[in-house]
Amino acid sequence: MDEYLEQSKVFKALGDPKRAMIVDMLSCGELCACRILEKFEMSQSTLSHHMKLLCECGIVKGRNEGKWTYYSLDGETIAQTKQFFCSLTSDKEDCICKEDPGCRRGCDDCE
Amino acid sequence: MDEYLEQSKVFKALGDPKRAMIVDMLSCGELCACRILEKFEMSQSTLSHHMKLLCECGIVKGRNEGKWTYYSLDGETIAQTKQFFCSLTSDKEDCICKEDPGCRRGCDDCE
DNA sequence: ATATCACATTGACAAATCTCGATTTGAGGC
DNA sequence: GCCTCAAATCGAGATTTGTCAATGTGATAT
Repeated sequence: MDEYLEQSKVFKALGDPKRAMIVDMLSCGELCACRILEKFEMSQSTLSHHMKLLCECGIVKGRNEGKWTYYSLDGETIAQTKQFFCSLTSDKEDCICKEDPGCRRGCDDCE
Repeated sequence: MDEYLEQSKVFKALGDPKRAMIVDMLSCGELCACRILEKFEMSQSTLSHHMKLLCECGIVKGRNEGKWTYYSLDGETIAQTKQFFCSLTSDKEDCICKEDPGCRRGCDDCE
């Protein structure tokens, strides 16, 4: 069940509204940290922390150029996450609960 | 910027791997709490807490029948969340940063 | 009516998270 | 070299989260 841990990191990252906004900003193209910072009322260190989380889960990539760091979205992780979300929320043959047929019993059979 | 707060609650809920697994289980159909509990090594009160979070963000609905509670996914919230995710991660005309054309300036113009 | 079962709520605690100011690192420019 | 700027890292604080045992609640069974 390690895949859940890995994949849910992206959701955890997007679970903070400010980080969701940052991803929204980056969807139009690459931005350097200083530009993102201008848009938010937060300290530079706080933004750096958020960017680190976004990078660690894979949805954002950082690129250094001189003293600046440019951030952009990672299309592959995004596609993968969308796929994971769809898999989580749609019926499927290899659903967790189908490993055990008993899972689908009604509650009246509880013991 | 309140929409981000509201929508990111679903991501926050899915940000816990156990809750992601619960959603996965529910994707095959309605289940009562006792069935879900069987699948996890957690106390009943902990599961109840997770179910509450999942319901509060809207992705799961609860239905009482006698002494049992049946949980199922909410298709509308799921569709909406998928839409939100796509909107966050794809270029668009009404992106946050396009409200301010300066946002797209290069970093060399920083002051 | 009382005992039991399914689930929710409460209170408590440890661990994780968000935030900041201060410091460090690394790249340019003088 | 030394200074400045962009960004990362390092404490440290307050808040939130995940978890459990204990208790409460409401329905069913005896």
